[in-house]
Amino acid sequence: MTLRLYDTATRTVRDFVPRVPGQVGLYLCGLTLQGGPHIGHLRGGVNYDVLRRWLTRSGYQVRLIRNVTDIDDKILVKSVEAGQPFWAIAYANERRLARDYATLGVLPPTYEPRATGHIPEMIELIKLLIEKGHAYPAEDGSGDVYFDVRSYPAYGALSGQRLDAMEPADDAPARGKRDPRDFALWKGAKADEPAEANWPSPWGPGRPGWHIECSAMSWRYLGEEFDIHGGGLDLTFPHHENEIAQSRAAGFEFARYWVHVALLNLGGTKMAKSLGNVLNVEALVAKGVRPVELRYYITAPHYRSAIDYSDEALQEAAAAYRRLEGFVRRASERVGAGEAGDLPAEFVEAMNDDLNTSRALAVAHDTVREGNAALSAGDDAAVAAALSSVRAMLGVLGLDPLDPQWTSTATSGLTGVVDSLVALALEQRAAARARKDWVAADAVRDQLKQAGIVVEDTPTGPRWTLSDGA
RNA sequence: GGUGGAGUGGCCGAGAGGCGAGGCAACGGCCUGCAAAGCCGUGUACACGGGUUCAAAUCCCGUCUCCACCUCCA
Repeated sequence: MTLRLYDTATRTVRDFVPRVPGQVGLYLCGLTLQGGPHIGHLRGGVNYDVLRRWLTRSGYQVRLIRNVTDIDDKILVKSVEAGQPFWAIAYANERRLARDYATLGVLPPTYEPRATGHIPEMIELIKLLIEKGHAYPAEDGSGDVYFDVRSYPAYGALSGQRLDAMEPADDAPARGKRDPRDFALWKGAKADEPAEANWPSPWGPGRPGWHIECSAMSWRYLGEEFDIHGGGLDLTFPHHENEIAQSRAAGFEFARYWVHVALLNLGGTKMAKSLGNVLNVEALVAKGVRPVELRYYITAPHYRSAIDYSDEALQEAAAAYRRLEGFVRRASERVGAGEAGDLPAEFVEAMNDDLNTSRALAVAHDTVREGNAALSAGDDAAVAAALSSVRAMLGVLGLDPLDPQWTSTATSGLTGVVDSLVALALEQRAAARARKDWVAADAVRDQLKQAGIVVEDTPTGPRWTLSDGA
């Protein structure tokens, strides 16, 4: 069975057939660097990371291009406010984004191009569009260049919009546009904008419009035709619609599949800076949320289902993750970490079914139950088998508890020290238990607990962990 | 007004004509000196009203509520 993906362009689940056998080219619209990322932004990155890992595990050679938009109106506004060059603002946000991706275990893309690094490609593309009669310099001498929406009959196909049914864009006075729906490929320099935000072009100094960068960069790094183009659901229109118009009108085949990730809501509405309902990774981590648990929370629902964030739901997800983690730790203490092994057929089937991570995780939980039973029964061979299977499944989702990504380096140096100290205390407790002095035995356990160390008795003797699964 | 989507047990969350996904919580049992962890068991939920069908949470019609996009947006 092969991977099937929901394709927004056809509104159906389709068999994934790569353009070149064994290889996949992925383009993901990243962020506009007007601010630091919130967990809604990061959701898309995590979901695509799962897609990317799954494609890799399925044997494909994956090329993932994830851009950042480092110039746009809002960044320029911030730049003026802060009295700093726009690129300094954008870069600071780019670094925050990279840090948060890393915190959540999102693997780096093959390349992360910036819009401003691809002005020549954009100019070349715009020239091509003008030559082909799909774009024109503004008739008011502003230096803007617009895409001629009416010259491209398929405009609106991706998002199901009909030009005549669209709300009239109250895009101020239509500054030299032939149609109010025409959108900017190039924006002529304005007097009140910082000088460093302008580049020379055949149409005068200016800067790129938003959409052209993705057409230019996907062209550059993935070619005229590539496999999968993704982004948040809210990018479908106008951004992706405009990208298709530009690239197809230029004569490119462009993306073969369109994958859109549903949004993350807070308080019933989309998380957005403009609404003030944002939550970022830093704040959650400061509240004691472990990044791997946040990743589990984001990964567990299907990528096309909206997530309505709540602290309670996050805590439940964390508890579910600890169940998986608890087995992996106990089992590896017993039989050794081993290697990630084969994936159960049901897991593979779930992942191939449009990345059904919920069902995939259910398989992991089922396997953990079997593993726990094997642990009680002392069946080490079965424990080892369950462990390697669970680690393989969690690895695909970026959630393997034994992955160095999630093992805390800050405390690992102390683990040995703590272990010998705890061992000392546990000796006393063992002695007390041997003479059935339950009060003394429990006192030891209680004191350790207050110190943040949880003691559990197992068939093979007591084991200790730091509380909160840390 | 146009386009797309959603409403599932106390909670989260899959599924999409017929065998009760999975997790959290709760309750009972087993194990344990007691715990913890774990295992076993317990819940007939699918917004509402009609209809089709031997059979509907799943299909059809209608109604209500909610979200996203149509403007910058992951």
